[in-house]
Amino acid sequence: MDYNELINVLSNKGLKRTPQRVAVLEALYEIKNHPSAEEVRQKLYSRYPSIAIGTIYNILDTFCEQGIIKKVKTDSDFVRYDVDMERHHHIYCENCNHIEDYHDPELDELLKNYFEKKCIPNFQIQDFNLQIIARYVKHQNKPNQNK
Amino acid sequence: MDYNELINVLSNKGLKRTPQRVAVLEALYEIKNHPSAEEVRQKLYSRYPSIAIGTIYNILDTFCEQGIIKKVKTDSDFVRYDVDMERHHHIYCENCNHIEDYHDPELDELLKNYFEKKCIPNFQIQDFNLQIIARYVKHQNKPNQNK
DNA sequence: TCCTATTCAGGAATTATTCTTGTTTAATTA
DNA sequence: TAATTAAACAAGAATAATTCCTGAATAGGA
Repeated sequence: MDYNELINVLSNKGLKRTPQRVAVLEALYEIKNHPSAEEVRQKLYSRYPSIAIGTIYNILDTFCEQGIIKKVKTDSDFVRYDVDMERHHHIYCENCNHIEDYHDPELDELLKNYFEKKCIPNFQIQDFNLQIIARYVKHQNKPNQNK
Repeated sequence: MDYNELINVLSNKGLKRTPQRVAVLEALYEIKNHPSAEEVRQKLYSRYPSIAIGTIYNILDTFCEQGIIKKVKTDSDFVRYDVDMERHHHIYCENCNHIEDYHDPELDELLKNYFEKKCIPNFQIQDFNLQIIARYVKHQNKPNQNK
């Protein structure tokens, strides 16, 4: 994603184009794996060593409010963020703290249809999102079923 | 859940029957709504004003390790716990921070079958759980569709 | 270019959680 | 029942993520 695209994201949401915001946004698009605020700061460090961690939190909050990014729910004691705003689900790796995106329109359709039939009393469903807890398994070069 | 049942839960897991553990466990069963450590402390306060918050954290950790309770993933900056160990899902209320349990064996079956057919490369699925983001809607006495 | 609301930097404050240390206690065994 | 000991607890200090505060800088509009 180049500079023009980045500043378009900001201006589309009516946000001032500050160097800090552009840098944070760029870092978010570069880091694929659901970074924390601290990981964003580290990614930024070479380009932008002076940015304050409080500023990063402010910017991430602003981005969340404007629907540019989302918080990812985890068990851990810090917040992680996701730039992928398409509907998708997450695979939580049991062994490590990796969170992998899982896009599956067929599943989305299945769930949508299911909940259209089956209403939940007192609740209007806005969205859903499946957490898949899984174990990462390294495959051989030839795709077969063993560990 | 009476005292004997509570101490059975502990002894089944090989945990010492301390007054603190019994009290925390009782509080967890009384509080239905996915409490934080602090909420457990408040619930306990009348019966057990001297219990240390660190002790509550220790006990909750131990209970998690032993599979008596589970952590609940949220966006917020503190951990919540769940005593319901049956497979179930969570409805996250958009308006407030309420989390409602959602049991639905039919859905579980649907998901199980879906992922049996559709494998995810490099991952062995251990478990899944659906987060339903919803808006709470107060119904009239007669159940109809309006807000 | 000037003006002003917004944003930022730096650091202090807050809050949830963990750690440490000395004391107490539950459960086991004599 | 009493003695023993590993486990658990209380109290408070320490840590770490996040928020708040204040004065300075700046983006974008006039």
